[in-house]
Amino acid sequence: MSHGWETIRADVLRRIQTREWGPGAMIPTEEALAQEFGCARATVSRALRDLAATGVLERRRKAGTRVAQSPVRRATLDIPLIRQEVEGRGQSYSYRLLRDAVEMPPLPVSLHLRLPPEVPLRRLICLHFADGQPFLYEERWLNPDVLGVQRPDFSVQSANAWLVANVPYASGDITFCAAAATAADAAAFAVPVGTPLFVVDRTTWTAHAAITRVRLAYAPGYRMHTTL
Amino acid sequence: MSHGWETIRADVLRRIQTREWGPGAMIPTEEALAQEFGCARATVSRALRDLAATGVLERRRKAGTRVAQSPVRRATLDIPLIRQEVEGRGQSYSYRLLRDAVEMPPLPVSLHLRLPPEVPLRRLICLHFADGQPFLYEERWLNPDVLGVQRPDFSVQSANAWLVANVPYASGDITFCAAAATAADAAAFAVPVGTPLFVVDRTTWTAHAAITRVRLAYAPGYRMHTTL
DNA sequence: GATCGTAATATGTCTGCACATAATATCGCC
DNA sequence: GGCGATATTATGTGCAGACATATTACGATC
Repeated sequence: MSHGWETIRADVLRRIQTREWGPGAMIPTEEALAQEFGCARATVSRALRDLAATGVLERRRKAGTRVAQSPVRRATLDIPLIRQEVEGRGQSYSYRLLRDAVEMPPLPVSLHLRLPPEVPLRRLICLHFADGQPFLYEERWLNPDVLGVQRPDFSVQSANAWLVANVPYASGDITFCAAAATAADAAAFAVPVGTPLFVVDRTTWTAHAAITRVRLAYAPGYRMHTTL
Repeated sequence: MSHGWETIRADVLRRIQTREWGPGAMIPTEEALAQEFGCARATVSRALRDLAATGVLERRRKAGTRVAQSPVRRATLDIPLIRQEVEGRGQSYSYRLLRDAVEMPPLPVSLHLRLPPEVPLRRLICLHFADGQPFLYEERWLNPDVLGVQRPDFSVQSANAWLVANVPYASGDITFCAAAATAADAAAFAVPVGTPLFVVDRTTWTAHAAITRVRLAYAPGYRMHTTL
């Protein structure tokens, strides 16, 4: 009743959690709530918009606002640069380029990047260290077109760092999975082949062209963390 | 110049991506931008707030707005109910309760739930199936206090589904990792011990009390996916 | 020169109003 | 009854103005 859209958001959320407004139920209009809370419609709108963004409410013009049927937990996870992730743990970061060549990518890579199979790509393999210990093994396929006239030296700066700083991205996708260490992974981390590794596959595009596809294999025991 | 806060957001983002405003650089005030775009300050504010929410901008009162130094990719991932995840793939969902008992939790579980070590918890173990195949092996520690007077039958409804529908949550955390299949995991999925599994550990609290801690081991080959 | 209080300032929020837009509900017509 | 044009309605967006709040910058004082 007092002040602030966050107050209203909290109160609406409370009514949802106490089942005063059950899943799928319609809630009053912004106008009605504004009157009840004694504030402007815009303030209520702000609160409801925020709850809709977190998946608690579903809103449609004219139809009104209803409590989401299925309370999907929506977590946001930050994906920092490797360097920052390492240094954020108070460890020293270093990096080594293991391979840099132009090769024909395997078919699945071409397909996923939506490129014709006959287009050769730049292939980079590198290893990131935390306090001198192998932390992340990176295998990257890079569309040479995005490099333009520049010739970045990837033995000094990681491809990811260069890309983030130089290539605007438009969209991308990420998958996370558990995979058995390949021979290359095993060599990088000095563990047996088959050791469970946390693996991230990331692909990014500009508006029209593929940029890169990268497989990141984290050292055994790596945990990705976030809060709800 | 024309219409909509999304237009302004797009244009600001363009200037950031083209390095017209480089990382760490201050950008003009809302007032100045409003004048430039020929709109109200509120409209600019909306656009900039949105970019700040996605991590592209950093804003502080009086200090102004600056381009984020380190472009942290921020991905939002939806964590649906298991049933929905399975049915969303067009597979049939089923579920079996393997164990339901009140036991003393191991110390790490008590600590992480911020409960005294001498408090016994309800321990549930169950298996979720997709098209009859084991999909997810779940080991859960549940604070009996949250059940209140109700006596839900977890042999019919999964604990997660019941909790989502009946217990308002306040906060929680999640970790993702790759783990070697334990003996129990291996038995559930009929794979060798040591097989890499994608494992999620989730803990949730109400405002004051711990609710539950659960370890979810996904069937081999599971991939979690999201878009940027 | 260092410190503390004060003024200046950019963002954060709220209000009240207006119009746009999408989706639904209704009514007239066949 | 079925169908399509039209009215209705809740949300989405925008504007202009005001005040709140957190910081920073500055200036006075010791």
